[in-house]
Amino acid sequence: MDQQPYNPSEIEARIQQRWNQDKVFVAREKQGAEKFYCLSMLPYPSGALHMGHVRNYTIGDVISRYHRMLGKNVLQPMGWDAFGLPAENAAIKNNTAPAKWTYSNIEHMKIQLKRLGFAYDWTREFATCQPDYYRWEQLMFTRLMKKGLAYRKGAEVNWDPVDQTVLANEQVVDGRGWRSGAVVERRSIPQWFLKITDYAEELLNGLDDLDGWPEAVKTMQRNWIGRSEGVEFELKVCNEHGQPDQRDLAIRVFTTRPDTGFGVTYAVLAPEHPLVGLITSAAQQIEVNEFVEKASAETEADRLAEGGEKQGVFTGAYVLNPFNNKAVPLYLAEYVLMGYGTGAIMAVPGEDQRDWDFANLNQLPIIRTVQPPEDWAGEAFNGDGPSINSEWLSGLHLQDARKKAIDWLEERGLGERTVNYRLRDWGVSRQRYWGCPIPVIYCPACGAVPVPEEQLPVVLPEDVTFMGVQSPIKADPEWRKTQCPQCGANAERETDTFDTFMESSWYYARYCSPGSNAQLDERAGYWLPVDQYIGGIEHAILHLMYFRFYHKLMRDAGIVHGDEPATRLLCQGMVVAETYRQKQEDGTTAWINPADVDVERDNEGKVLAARLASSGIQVEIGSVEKMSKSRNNGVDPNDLVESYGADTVRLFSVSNSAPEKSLEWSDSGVEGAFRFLRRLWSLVSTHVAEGTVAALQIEELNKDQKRIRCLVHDTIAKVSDDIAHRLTFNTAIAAVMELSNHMSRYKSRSDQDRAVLDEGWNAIVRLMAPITPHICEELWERLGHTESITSTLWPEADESARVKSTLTIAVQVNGKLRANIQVSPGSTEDEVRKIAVAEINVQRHIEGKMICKVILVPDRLLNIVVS
RNA sequence: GCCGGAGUGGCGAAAUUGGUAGACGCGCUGGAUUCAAAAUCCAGUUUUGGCAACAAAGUGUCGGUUCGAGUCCGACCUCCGGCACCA
Repeated sequence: MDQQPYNPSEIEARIQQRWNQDKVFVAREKQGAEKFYCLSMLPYPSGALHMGHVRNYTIGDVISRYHRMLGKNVLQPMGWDAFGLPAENAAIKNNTAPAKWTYSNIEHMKIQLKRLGFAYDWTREFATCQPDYYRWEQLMFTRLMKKGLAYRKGAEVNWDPVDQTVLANEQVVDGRGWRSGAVVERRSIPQWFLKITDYAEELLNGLDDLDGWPEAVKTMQRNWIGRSEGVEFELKVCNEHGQPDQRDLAIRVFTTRPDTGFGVTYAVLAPEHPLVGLITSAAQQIEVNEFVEKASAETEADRLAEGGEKQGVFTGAYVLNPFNNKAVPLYLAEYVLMGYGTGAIMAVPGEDQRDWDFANLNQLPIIRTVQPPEDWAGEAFNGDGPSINSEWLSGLHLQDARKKAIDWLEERGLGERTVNYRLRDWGVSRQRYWGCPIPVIYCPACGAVPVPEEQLPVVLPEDVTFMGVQSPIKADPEWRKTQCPQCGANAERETDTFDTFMESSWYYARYCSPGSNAQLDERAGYWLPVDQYIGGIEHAILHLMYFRFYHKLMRDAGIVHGDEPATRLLCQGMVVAETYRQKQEDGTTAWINPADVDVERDNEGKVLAARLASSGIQVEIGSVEKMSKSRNNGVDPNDLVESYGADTVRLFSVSNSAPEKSLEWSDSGVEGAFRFLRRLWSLVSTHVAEGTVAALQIEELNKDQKRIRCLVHDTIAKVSDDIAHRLTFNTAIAAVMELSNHMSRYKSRSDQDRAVLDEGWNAIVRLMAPITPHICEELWERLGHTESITSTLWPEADESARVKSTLTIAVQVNGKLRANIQVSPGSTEDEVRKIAVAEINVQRHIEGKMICKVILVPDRLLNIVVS
């Protein structure tokens, strides 16, 4: 049979051009049609597409194209998260302007995206570094200033004393600046904050209704917000005999466990606490200063980690425990953070493990105030039990004791009930150039004044040269010069820029109002909320929290409706790959790209060794890690599209594991995907070449024909469920492969055989169309359809074809499989039992024993329990 | 350290609500085809014992609940993601 071979590059170029010409994926607001807004997280234009992008965008495209085939009005946009640190680093390294570098990366990556055939509406594309985009976020910010939701306060940064610049956490390696190598200092400078804490309660409660979000993400967000109910009260500073401090000093503490108040044996201040200087005794001064200095050099994560060792120092001061009026020593410790609660705690080592560890390290007394269970082998006990050693609280259980303790403090005016959150306000100032300028003017007379709306946007100059590492707008004395909008006096612009999370917090809405001369217009009302959002699990907390917060800010500004930006969320796993390394003569490790390595196996398929393809020299096999430059284990999607075509790359990206799990790269896996497409191509072509197909006569089908037709419709049902509800494209593809294997083995070719097979191939081509759209478009046409597969409807399973006359069910004796038997669907326990005990192998295991129980799982399994 | 997740054949994995563990793919072995190779097609492939029928074991470790546990509960081990200035 003379057939054209599968030639993806020819097919894909031709089909993509046709989609493009026909403007197939340009979305319009159509009243009446059910809308579906499918959004993948926008990429940072780092230079080239990597496999993580390909995986993310393939998943989004499969979902988009599937919903399109359900007849919905689908929007799938794409854009660029264009501000950020790497552009500045590239600028410093290569002496190019960040804007130029960014735009050229965008141009390159856009070509790569287009070659993968994603169904994007490119007419809505934008880059977040365009003044047309960021002007709206400046406007929003000035309005938040007026509402009191944006405010300025001192906050710490990493200061590189050599480069005279602020470093991102990522740029601090082992406490040193990554470029200068200088020991990094912590410095407090004034910065802008958004009051996300005002929305803490709503952000928390809103999670309960986000049924379409993964539980893991919701749990992480709940814990991040960290709501706790408790009481805030004062500990009066005193000397060791309990005599009050003459200055009447007191520290405020927050606790969720006031019921343990009689167990307080010391108290702790955060090293940055403002009262440290006032409270420290002369004798402890030197030690305390040293400790504060050391603590301030460390980041928070370091302080909390540090091998679990609870570092601290005595201040020389004491505080009065209001519960029993006893003086307890006051310490500084790294495990107490200024940013959480009041920056000070009462310590109850008997009921808190961190306090327990600290007490032991510093030889402080421990008093249990909750009776642990008898077999208690732990150290601190934070569970429920009767209070002990607690005067008027003794005998009460946790809830009652807590309430009584709070009432007691409130009645005496010593403290009050408080709800505390771990969540902190969002610091949006960055001391960097390549970001959205913060629209504020500082006037010597009027203070911080928002830039008036008619003067927006404050445009970031793009044609700049980097002198060293300094931000060009900070280095330029002219750029900042301006007049105060209120009094007209000479004033200066803010030279800090926004955190880039600011841009990625509202881009989803802007896609819905392209070209609008307002931030958003009524078209956003049509498309929002996002019906399916897709992105990496690494964004579970920060981005996705800011994204929800910003939506609520826009809602309160009256420009969007609804409380949440996205109803369904899918977090895909990472793309990982084998690593290979080689020790160099100078002792360093060279990482070898998997593409340059041949793997040697024994005749059972076990890996024996890996060798360089070029020289045959053996290399060490490393662990499987996230694809990265540093491990040189990345693969270039471009090369793959070149050799196999976009459909193969797309197929592999979703076929080898469930989307939320990590995807391990394998060359032979890609080969396998390609092989399947080639087989599909040849099977469908052969079927078409066999000539015209007779009409299907469902009533006339023989047993074998019915069996195939049943498989076809089972597969349609399975694939529909997998794509629509479970988002498990891997199992959907496996089901299609299974069906195609069965169909290819079906050899007889009567009129009705061919009619059944024709129905099958028509189903398979549509089921695969969201995943491998180019080959399916081509095969669809060859199957005789004139309409594009992009406007064809998804196949529906014919339930009558799925009815089976007999089922295979398992027979167990004492939970162990002993036979498989054929029964008719819906058989009763007696009917199944009769067939089961007739089986020789079943008889062997029940012979001479008493049947004490029989359990039937209808149409699945029968378990006979004997003794 | 805290929060979240994962651990299943030689490998990537599947098992949807507690009901036949290993679908599908890769690799490997044998065969067909070929002058030969590639490609393709067919068969086999968890481990152990057995010619086989079949039996026993088996889902990171230890223990528990249940007629029945990869799935639920308790303790632990290892790996991965996040921890507020990478995005």
